[in-house]
Amino acid sequence: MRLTDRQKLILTLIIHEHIQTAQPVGSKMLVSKYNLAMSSATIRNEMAALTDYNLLRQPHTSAGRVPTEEGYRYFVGNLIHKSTLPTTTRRTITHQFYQSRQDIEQWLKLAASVLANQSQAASLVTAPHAEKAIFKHLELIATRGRQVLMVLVLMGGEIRQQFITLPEPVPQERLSEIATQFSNLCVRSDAEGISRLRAYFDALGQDIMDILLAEMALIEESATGQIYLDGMSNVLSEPEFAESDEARQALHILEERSLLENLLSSTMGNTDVGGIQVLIGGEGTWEELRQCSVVLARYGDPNSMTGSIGVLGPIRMPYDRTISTVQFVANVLSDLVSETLAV
Amino acid sequence: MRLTDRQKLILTLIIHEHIQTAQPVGSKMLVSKYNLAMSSATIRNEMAALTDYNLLRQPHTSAGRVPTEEGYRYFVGNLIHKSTLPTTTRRTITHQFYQSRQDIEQWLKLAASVLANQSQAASLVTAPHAEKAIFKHLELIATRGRQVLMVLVLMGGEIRQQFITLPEPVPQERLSEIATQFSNLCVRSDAEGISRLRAYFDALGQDIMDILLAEMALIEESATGQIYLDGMSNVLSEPEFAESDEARQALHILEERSLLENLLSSTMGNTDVGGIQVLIGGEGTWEELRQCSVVLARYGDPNSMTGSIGVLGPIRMPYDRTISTVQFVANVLSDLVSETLAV
DNA sequence: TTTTAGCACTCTCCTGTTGAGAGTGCTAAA
DNA sequence: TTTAGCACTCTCAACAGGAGAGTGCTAAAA
Repeated sequence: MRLTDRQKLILTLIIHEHIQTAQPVGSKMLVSKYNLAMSSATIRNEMAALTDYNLLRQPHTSAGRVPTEEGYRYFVGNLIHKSTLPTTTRRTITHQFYQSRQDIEQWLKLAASVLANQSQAASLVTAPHAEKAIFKHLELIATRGRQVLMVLVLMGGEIRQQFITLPEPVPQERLSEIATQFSNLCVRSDAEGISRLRAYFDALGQDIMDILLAEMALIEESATGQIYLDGMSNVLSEPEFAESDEARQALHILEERSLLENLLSSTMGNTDVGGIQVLIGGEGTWEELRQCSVVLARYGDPNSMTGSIGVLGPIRMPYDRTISTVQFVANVLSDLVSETLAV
Repeated sequence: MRLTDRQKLILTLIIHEHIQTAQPVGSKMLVSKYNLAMSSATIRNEMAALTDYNLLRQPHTSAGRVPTEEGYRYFVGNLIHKSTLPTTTRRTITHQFYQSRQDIEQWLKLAASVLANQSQAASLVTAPHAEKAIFKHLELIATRGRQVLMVLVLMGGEIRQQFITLPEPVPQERLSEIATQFSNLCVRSDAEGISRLRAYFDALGQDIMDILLAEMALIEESATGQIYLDGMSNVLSEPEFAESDEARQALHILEERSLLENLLSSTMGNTDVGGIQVLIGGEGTWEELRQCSVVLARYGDPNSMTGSIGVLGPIRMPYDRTISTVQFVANVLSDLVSETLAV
């Protein structure tokens, strides 16, 4: 499928127009609105060709044309011109980040909020986490009786907490001691060290050690933590989601964490930091996303920790702007993360 | 305003019927559906009276009656009979909680999920937190250069983390030492101890101490942390939210954290643990909630930590069932929290 | 005094019709 | 290859009519 320049122009204009109006766009209208140097009949012929290529589609016989998913895909793949965000916008965003408290959680929330506002769609942001969890610090804090709060600090400042129940009550001093031993060990985390430490402990200490190791193994393989969402109500304002059924589907995706994680992990696997993935209409795989497009990017430091950010909106989405926004926010986050968290 | 028994019955039936059908309910229909021992004309007379009392309302001249907010309020206040959840349901819920990992976060997520599923509406759950933050443990973990991760463990296992920047790099050993000193001090937290500790430190130590104290003060006054939401897409399935505008408003409330916190704090102030608050149609105060009702409860241990849970749904909500569900889940959470977290 | 049957009236909602408008495809001429 | 012209198609909004559901009122029955 090889398009002439004129066909490319017409496809671009139709997509442009449709994104703005959410209406099928007709030949006459296109000529008059854009002052094209050709007649509506010519446009019609080209439209017919583009329809044959499955890039456009008619809702019904006598309506204008609407881009197909294929059409959007061609547009995003071949016709989009990388636009950069206006300087003022960029400055505003950067400013917000550097003004917020120095706290990953704040940054992530802010990123979600900025994305949602800028794109007027739903946004999602996952916390950065390392490919492989590297433990840095362990704390054990007695709460009551045999209940102990285990706090694990991972490389990069990620924190995991978990209540564990010991076989018998243990005083805080003893817990602290065990935790310190463990922390030192973890940094090196060699098998030999573990057996040496085991020999050093008494029976109770060994029991605790086993519990800790089991919990840590569990934590190690656990996937992304929190996913920050924002702007979900934005999608409801789009006309294609006026039917509450469609809207519910879209929202459901965002609520069902397992689905989201699934989506993220299977998409982000082959994306590098700095790269952008655009899923249009679920790409045949994600039934629930048939009405939606997702623009995803990866941020962080590929050598230590990475996370994902993305925008979910209607297929009829201003891709150029959304892509540059997502890219920009990803860069800002990358900078912040690698500045602060690298060790 | 004093209702006769018959009026109470009719009001109850109308509310009951309207909750099921979402339609205005008429006199004839009521008689035939419930086999009432009176004629539709009698019902009509009573309906007219209830309409005078502003408990019912006609969408238009020749439609059936619909309960007003006032009507729902009267119903919830006077007519509702405390129903208990079916034993099987209760057992299922309890089972889920005791089967999940012993982790507050898991519990809260689960609570939100259970509430959303049981009530088929949106649910919200706040983490339990103490009236006054009591610090229990401080950890300082060097990340890079002057960046340090401060981890505060509050009474009850609440964890707050915050990056701070020190005037100069400090080795981990030194940080640990300071943290330990501070932890010991915090448990007692007397002013005299602070000045004694200050005298003990060198200039750098004093600087760090000031930063820590400032951050801790900030943390102390910060309100509720995370709010767990679930079931937001449920509200979209209600017919009153078919108009995406209404739906957006409702969702917006849930997204705008500050609004939610506002709502919770001003409502829960005068609610005891075990008590239930029902907000119907925003009660005149919350413009955005005009279409919604909220059932709120407080859980936890009034002497140490409390949190809130609630369900947000359409005004046309099965109050009896929702109330008993919220109450039950609040009790379960209270038990879990006080079992595990009290010190 | 309370309840009920009967009736006229009102309002919504569904259905069918009609005309305007927008857009198309095709054909023949430029 | 492009364009003007034309017949045709389809949607959409407006309107009218009729069925249905529900009401309020009145007068008779309990």
